[in-house]
Amino acid sequence: MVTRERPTLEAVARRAGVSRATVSRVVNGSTTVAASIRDAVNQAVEELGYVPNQAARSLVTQRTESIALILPETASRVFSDDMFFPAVIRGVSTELEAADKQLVLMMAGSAASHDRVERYAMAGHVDGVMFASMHGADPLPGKLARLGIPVVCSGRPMSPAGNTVPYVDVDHFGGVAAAVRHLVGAGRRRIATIAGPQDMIAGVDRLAGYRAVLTEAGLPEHVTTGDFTRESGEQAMQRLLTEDPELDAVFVASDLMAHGALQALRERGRRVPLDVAVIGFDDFEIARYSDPPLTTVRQPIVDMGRTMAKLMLTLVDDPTEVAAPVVLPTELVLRDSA
Amino acid sequence: MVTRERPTLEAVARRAGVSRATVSRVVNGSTTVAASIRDAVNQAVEELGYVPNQAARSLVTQRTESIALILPETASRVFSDDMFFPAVIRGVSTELEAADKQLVLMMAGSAASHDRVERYAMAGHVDGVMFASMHGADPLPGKLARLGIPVVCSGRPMSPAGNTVPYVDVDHFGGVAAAVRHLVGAGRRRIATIAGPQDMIAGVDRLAGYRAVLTEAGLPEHVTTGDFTRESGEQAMQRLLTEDPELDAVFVASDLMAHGALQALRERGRRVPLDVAVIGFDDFEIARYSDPPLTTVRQPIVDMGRTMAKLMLTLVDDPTEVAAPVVLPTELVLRDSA
DNA sequence: TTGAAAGCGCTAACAT
DNA sequence: ATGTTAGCGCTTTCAA
Repeated sequence: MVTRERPTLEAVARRAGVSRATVSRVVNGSTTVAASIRDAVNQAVEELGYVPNQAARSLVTQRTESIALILPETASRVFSDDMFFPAVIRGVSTELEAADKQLVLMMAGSAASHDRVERYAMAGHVDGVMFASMHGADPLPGKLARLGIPVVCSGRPMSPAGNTVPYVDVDHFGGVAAAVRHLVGAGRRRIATIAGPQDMIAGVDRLAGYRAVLTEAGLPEHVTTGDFTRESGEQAMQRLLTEDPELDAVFVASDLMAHGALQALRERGRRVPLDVAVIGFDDFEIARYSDPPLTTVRQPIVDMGRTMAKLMLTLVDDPTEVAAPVVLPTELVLRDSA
Repeated sequence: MVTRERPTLEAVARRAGVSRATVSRVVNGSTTVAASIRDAVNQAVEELGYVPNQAARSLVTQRTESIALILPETASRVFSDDMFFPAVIRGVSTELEAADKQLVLMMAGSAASHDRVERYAMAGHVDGVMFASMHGADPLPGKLARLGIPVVCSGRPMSPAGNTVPYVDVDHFGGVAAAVRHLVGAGRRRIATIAGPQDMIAGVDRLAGYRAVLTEAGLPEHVTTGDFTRESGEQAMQRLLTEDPELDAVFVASDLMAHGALQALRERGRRVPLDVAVIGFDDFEIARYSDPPLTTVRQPIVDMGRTMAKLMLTLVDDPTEVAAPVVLPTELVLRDSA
């Protein structure tokens, strides 16, 4: 298995009896080339199996035709049973595929990998950077943006300087409010919540929705927190039941946590929804397959990914473009659990 | 937000009062640089926020420090509820991360994207290419290998020329054989199977394991096929029950299909394992959470990914290396369903 | 319409 | 130990 030399523009030019410039024009689809010459060049390209060297091309065009999606999470987390990441990636990759851009997926769950990602982006490896699942007030988006690299976030950034970076998010607050109002409307009076991590905007906004409605209804709050995993949901539910054995409803900030909560309720002998009503958030497949099927808040994550990618593509085309934030609607989906 | 010019080696050199070569040496950690000069250079790098241009670097080194993982599947499939892909990716990315290589994840579910991936690899965008979840006799691995690009496959290639490309796989046959023997040993006599797609080596090998044991035991075969999705498992189980209402066991070639099968069995009023024993394959989390928990064959997919990545790293370091195939062991995990 | 030539930013001989 | 220099393969003026 010898590393056969890959043919260069030069080789194609010689074979076709033209200059490098002409070959370059043909390869890049310039219209100002005579048909006969174009055919000759194409034939030489074919015969030699020529493929342009991307490094050389990027060096002069300053374009790589690829775009990064950065997930500040470990690979184990991204590829766990949390269907959030798959959905975002699916949306993003659909849109980039259509634009013939290469998606470069980067996990940055550790400080070291966070650095690597930063250098990677700054080294000009990609034409733009998208972020999803951000924690805390990550300075990286702002930093890259200030360097002139197009940046889009999915999820409203928590950083104070967040307003400098365009973002796409879903209406967490509205969705949760609808869910909790549903519980109130059904006569539930001891409504607890398992909130998401408070270093993420999704966790914060969903908790805010819960609080707003309970305040409005004059009902007491009962808050505990998980980290969006099934296990954390199960444990959180156990805590809630211990603290208030009489609770009659719980809004859980993710379907996966809700699944864990259902498990805990079952173990404690509570019937759902008879004794305790449960509402989740996400509308992932697990919501339909759980027992009982889960009433939940549908959020259009795939769409969010697509929208984010589209935004990115316009920014890459014209970096002076000023992109406004986009917020996508959410919707309560009624099933058996509440 | 202006595209601020990024500083070059030249700029750093001027600022530090040295030559470009010296800066290059410092940046690349050469030891033959005087400490005082090294410090001066590092300071200039710091002040200017210099980051090497990867395109320029690759152009001369012929290295990109990134490695592709190609999944000949649509993004929807890769990011569905099939935990195979996440597991592979997790293993691969763990290993590449440790080696400070960038993983470039590419989905190639359509003919068009398959082409794009081919061009991408041939354009020298990556130092090596790994394949997983291959269908049929894909010529791409062989083609890239012949061009001198390091290639490793996860899953024994089905192509006749497959022996030219190193691969890592798990012992499908052995695992399935253990599973079906368990059924036979438990007194089951009408043992059906829901096989995987027959254009994939995992589908073929697992079916072979089933057939071998039934032949050995002198029992009749009853085969139907799915595509590894839950839905296909559910439908396949319905077919089996219609064709043989008396069947008392079924080996299902994936946990996800087994989950669908359990659903179908429930709908048809069969008790598991009392009426029908079920064994799956994968040992994904769903096997523990299904009702009843699923006896299944554990395959070390994360390890397979890691092993594949390690192999790739040695090949990238020394392309003349001849890598032998690796086959990892599988293991029957007993739970309630059989 | 085509070709000649000047780089893009970097590394790696080779000189000193 | 440091500098000089010659490209890596490509695109893109500028001339012809």
